[in-house]
Amino acid sequence: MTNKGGIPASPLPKADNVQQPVSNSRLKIACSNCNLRELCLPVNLSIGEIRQLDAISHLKRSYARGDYLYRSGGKFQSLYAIYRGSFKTQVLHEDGREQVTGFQMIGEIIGLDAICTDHHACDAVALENSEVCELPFNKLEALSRELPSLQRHLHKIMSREIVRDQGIMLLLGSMRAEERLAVFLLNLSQRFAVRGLSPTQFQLRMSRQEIGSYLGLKLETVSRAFSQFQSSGLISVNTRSIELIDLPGLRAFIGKQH
Amino acid sequence: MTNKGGIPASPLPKADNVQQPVSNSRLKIACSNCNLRELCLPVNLSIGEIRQLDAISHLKRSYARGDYLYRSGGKFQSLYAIYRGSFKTQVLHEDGREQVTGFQMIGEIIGLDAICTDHHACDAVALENSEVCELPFNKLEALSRELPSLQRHLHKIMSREIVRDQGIMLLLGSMRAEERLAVFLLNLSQRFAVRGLSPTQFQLRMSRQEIGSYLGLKLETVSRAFSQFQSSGLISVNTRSIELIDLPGLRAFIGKQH
DNA sequence: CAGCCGGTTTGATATATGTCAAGATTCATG
DNA sequence: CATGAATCTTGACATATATCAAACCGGCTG
Repeated sequence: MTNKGGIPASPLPKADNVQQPVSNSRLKIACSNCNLRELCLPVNLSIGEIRQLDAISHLKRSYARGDYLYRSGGKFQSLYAIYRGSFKTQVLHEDGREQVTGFQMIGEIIGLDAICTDHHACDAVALENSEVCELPFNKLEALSRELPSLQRHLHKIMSREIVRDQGIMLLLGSMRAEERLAVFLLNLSQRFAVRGLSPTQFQLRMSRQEIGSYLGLKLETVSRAFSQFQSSGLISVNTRSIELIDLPGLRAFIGKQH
Repeated sequence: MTNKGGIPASPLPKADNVQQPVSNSRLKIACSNCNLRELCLPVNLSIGEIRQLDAISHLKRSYARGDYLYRSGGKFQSLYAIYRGSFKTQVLHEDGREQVTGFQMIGEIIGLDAICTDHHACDAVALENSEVCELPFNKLEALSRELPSLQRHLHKIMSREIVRDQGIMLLLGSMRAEERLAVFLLNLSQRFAVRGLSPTQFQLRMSRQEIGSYLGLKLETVSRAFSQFQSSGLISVNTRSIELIDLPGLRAFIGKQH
């Protein structure tokens, strides 16, 4: 599957990208320390190297629903690995417009936008009670000078974010409302699947308004698209409870003329 | 000026970000070798370090208008610094849809999208006769392990791309057609200005169709927006010759309700 | 120089999505 | 459990942009 849905690149690597010098299970244990799943799991790191990585990661911090992990303009110190819960990132325009630029879930890295200016370029807000693992960027850079595979992995994370954003540009620039929602749902589904959660039944953590902002639509349009999918038998929706009934149908829906 | 126009971050650094251990002019001379302006100019590199950087960069290659620098799916080897001319990058969807994701000009780095999968995620096509300087990524990574300021700079380039893409998401998700074109023109203007070219008079290198693809609009809509700006006295346009007559007016236009 | 061809402009009309508004449902809180 | 405040759904209507079509323009080629 190559970039099927416009928001293609799951932020987690495919299984076949994973090459491990030590057994998977031991890696998992080593990582479970601070759940640097995304950061360390797919990398060619020895256990000792993973310990080094864990050593630089600060303690977890908790955020309640609605709390800011960071704010636009704030000084950049660290990246954050989401350990539990989920966040949204949003950019604000001085005229009041705001745009949700992404929804991040467990195992994903947040804060890459701040590296270029040393100040955050967007807000990150918890969508539910969440915990993150702080990764001081200076230490991460220093360690990645020592560990080439960590260096490469950091580059891949940043590159993947670029590819993800380009997929959203394609979505926003050339898809119709219902296609956008289908892409969004399929992307969530895939990300849940990678985490061992159900790819067909899940709870949305974000409002219609937030989905709309992300997809470049008004909340009413999002609501109508949900209803439309439901009456087509593609999904079942009850407010924020979603069941994807016909995954192939949803996939086929994307790109069809109407 | 903080992210004024939605496509905010010029890919070139602001003057006040530039910190040099050696004189500007000497740096320029060192860099002019392969014109790694974007890559080395703003970095705390000594002349010797810049020589190291130049040493890993391959010879320039030329591309005629319409030539592909790389194609989606192609194996990733190198980043490319644009030495002369300009390129567009575009992502393709299997249903035939395509979306221009960016226009790159002299001094900008292209190819970051390919790091995450080792294969290019988009096409890069020359908009005019152009030359690039090839930067083998393995060597770049190796050198950046030796030179922390090069490492940081590489991270900043990638982060800047992420911020740029988020600005385009804001544009595509929440701006009207004429606002999008205004942002586009102001972004070009700023990038020309940084390069010492006129910020008010320039030639477009791309068609209405390509601008439309980039801005999520049809070519007719782009054409109408140009005409509208012209009759408002904001710009003067003659096919691809552009004069920005009222820069403040163009800036003020963004975000206004109609 | 003529004629073609891709690109551009402009007009008339269609349509997808936005806007406004009213109810319905869910959620938080006392 | 009751109440009010968000959030969500649905309808009627407005509008920005797409679509279709024709004319125009400029550059190239024979």
